[in-house]
Amino acid sequence: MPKIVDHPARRREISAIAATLIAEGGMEVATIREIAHRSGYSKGVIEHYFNGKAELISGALDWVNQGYASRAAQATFGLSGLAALRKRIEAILPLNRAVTNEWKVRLVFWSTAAIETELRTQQAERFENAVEFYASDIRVAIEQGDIAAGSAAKPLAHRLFASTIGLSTTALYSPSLSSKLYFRDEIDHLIHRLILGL
Amino acid sequence: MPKIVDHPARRREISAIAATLIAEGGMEVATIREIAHRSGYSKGVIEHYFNGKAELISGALDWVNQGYASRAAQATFGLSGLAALRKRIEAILPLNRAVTNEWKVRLVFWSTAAIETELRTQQAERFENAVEFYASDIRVAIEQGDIAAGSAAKPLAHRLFASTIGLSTTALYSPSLSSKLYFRDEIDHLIHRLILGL
Amino acid sequence: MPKIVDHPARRREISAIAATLIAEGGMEVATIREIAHRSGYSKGVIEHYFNGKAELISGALDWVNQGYASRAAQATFGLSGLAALRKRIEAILPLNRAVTNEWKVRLVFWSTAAIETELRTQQAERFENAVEFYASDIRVAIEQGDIAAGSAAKPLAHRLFASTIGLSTTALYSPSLSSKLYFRDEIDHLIHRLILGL
Amino acid sequence: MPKIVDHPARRREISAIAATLIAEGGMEVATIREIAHRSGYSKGVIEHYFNGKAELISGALDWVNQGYASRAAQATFGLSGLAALRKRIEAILPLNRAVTNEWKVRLVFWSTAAIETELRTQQAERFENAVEFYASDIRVAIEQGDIAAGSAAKPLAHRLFASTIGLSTTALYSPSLSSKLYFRDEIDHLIHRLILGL
DNA sequence: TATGAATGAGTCTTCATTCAT
DNA sequence: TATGAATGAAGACTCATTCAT
Repeated sequence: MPKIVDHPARRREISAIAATLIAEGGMEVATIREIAHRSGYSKGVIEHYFNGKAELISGALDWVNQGYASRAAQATFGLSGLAALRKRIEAILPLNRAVTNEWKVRLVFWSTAAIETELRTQQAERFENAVEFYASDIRVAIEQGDIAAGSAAKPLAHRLFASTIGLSTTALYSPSLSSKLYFRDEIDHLIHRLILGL
Repeated sequence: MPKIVDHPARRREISAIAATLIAEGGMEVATIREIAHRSGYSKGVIEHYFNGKAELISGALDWVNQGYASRAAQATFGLSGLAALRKRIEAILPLNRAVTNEWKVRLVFWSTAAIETELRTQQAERFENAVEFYASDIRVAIEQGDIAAGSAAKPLAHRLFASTIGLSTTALYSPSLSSKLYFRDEIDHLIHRLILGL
Repeated sequence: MPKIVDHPARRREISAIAATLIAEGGMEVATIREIAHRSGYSKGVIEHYFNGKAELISGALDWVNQGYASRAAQATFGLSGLAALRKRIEAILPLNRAVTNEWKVRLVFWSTAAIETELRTQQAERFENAVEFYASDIRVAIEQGDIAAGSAAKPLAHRLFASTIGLSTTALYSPSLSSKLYFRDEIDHLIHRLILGL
Repeated sequence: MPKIVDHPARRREISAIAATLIAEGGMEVATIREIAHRSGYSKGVIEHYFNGKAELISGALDWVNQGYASRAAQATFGLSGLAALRKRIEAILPLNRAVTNEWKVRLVFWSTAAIETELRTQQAERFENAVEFYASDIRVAIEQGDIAAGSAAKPLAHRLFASTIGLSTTALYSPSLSSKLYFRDEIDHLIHRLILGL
């Protein structure tokens, strides 16, 4: 009888370690050997759960995005429209060390996805997905009359998303652009812009 | 007396090749061996002009940013205020293959800079530098009455910069977000927002 | 379960080959590649058993010293005092090709140990260790009345050790100083000196 | 008209720098590039005065031995027999940092000379040379009646030489074996042994 | 399922040496 | 004589991956 193992849980566990390592030292540090060492499993086990390095990195990104997704879901629970949107934005901006690490992993992944065609498509879908979450909140806000009537939800969502990325990216390098105060002002501004339908 | 060589020119030449390789295949492809091969020089020569790999990658980024800088300088020649700003934005967005490649190099560099403290600081300075260019254009535009009086230039510049990054980054992965039409609309929108002082 | 390997035995096996190569051609020849080639293992295996070159060289020296130690232990088995001492000296002097090779390895190691602080301390301990073996034999000989009463064992051991090193070192370069006859005379002389307590 | 250069002086100058580098960091550090850098000359100049690396290392050893030779000559000036011998011994033992460095260079050279046949012969000659200096002092001492009549000078010289090497070599690694006090005692002892004709 | 031994390609880097100027 | 540009071999080392157990 084979040992019973929670396969998906193992994957998540290993993915989390991979993500941490990437955030700490980039791809150079996230070697299979190191992941094995940190996880306490053997090298063979890692390869058993992930079909090669690429899948492992992909897993790390999924774990990171999953983290954001559940955080956003929890924060927006019971909310809708502008209120939900604000929470959603707060959930993605690197307001603390943990989220900053998420962004580091994203950046590492993006830099390789920008080059490999296959990953590029996947990434585009991920973006579209995230934008759609914004868009649906915006649509509700429009219905609720919180956003200027006649506004197109999708373009607004895209712009919001772009600002979000820009804000997060620059924050990674400059302390002054990653203070909670700065982020609060910018979030206020983003919401304000939405209200104006811009 | 030794052979006379234009040292800086050599560096630029090699940097350009490194940048191209990074844009084509990421860091994995941009090995010293490959750079040597593409450039027609021997491996030793590369190390003769660059003190190790890190400096070489740094050189590639400098070359890329230099390319943008001179392109922007040329495009904004004789212009000021909003007109200059529009050209400056056009110069940074990945409207064509060449600029798209620039962005790929940036992304690769950012992903490692996010992890290494020393590079992080350098990157923050580069950002600040770029923002300041926007800010000075904005200041002129405010003086000229093109932007809502009483607007603070620096925050506007920062937001513009963030949007610029977000727009460019997402464009790398999705064709629909990298069409000239889309970019034109977004540029118009960015300018419009500035005019409103938002 | 993985293939079962006698780890220490492998280390010894590889160390022996490294030592042989060093004796044959110095550090220049004792490259990891060559060691791998001679051993029949792949380069990776070498690194699997040794954490870098330094450890490998260290292993080679250990193997050499181990060889002397067991040779001396065997030769002095059942003996004590002056009789043991004579055997011990015979075991260290380069009376044959094999021991000459041991000395070549020692010399190579000493030349690097003279420069690196950490190795220097290790080497001092090794010396002290070897001297102590002499000293304990000498103490017994004094008790047995074979060595002039009132002699201090440690200084005698140190002098004996120094002579041993000098004899062996010079022998490496000159055939006339490495003949068995010459060595026999010198050993006799060393013992004679000890008996006189000098 | 070619520039007038004191060829031998240049060689000595460069040899001295090479020797210093070897003493500081071993052969690994004594690269032609580094020697060029330290000397202020270009790489080409080094190769101009020395026909390859081997000759350069040889030059460093010569410079070191030359230093000892002139130091000994100066110290023994006007002396003969046992008195001269004492000074000669004092001149070779690593009583200070400078002489310790000399020994480091010797050790580095010996370790390579032990392997290469050609160098081995050269080294044997150097040894023989040094021994002969001792021997001639000893002969005078015998004539003067300071050393037991009927003693054979050459064997005594050889033993003295061996002790000298052993003392110096061990001193490189252990502070307790390189104190001035220890050396003085050992020198006294060596002289004492000679007087007894041992 | 799990282990870790083994592989060998590939990385950056350093170096002595040659040579055009 | 002198410079330093250029070469190319060789070094240590790391890594993803395969596979026998």
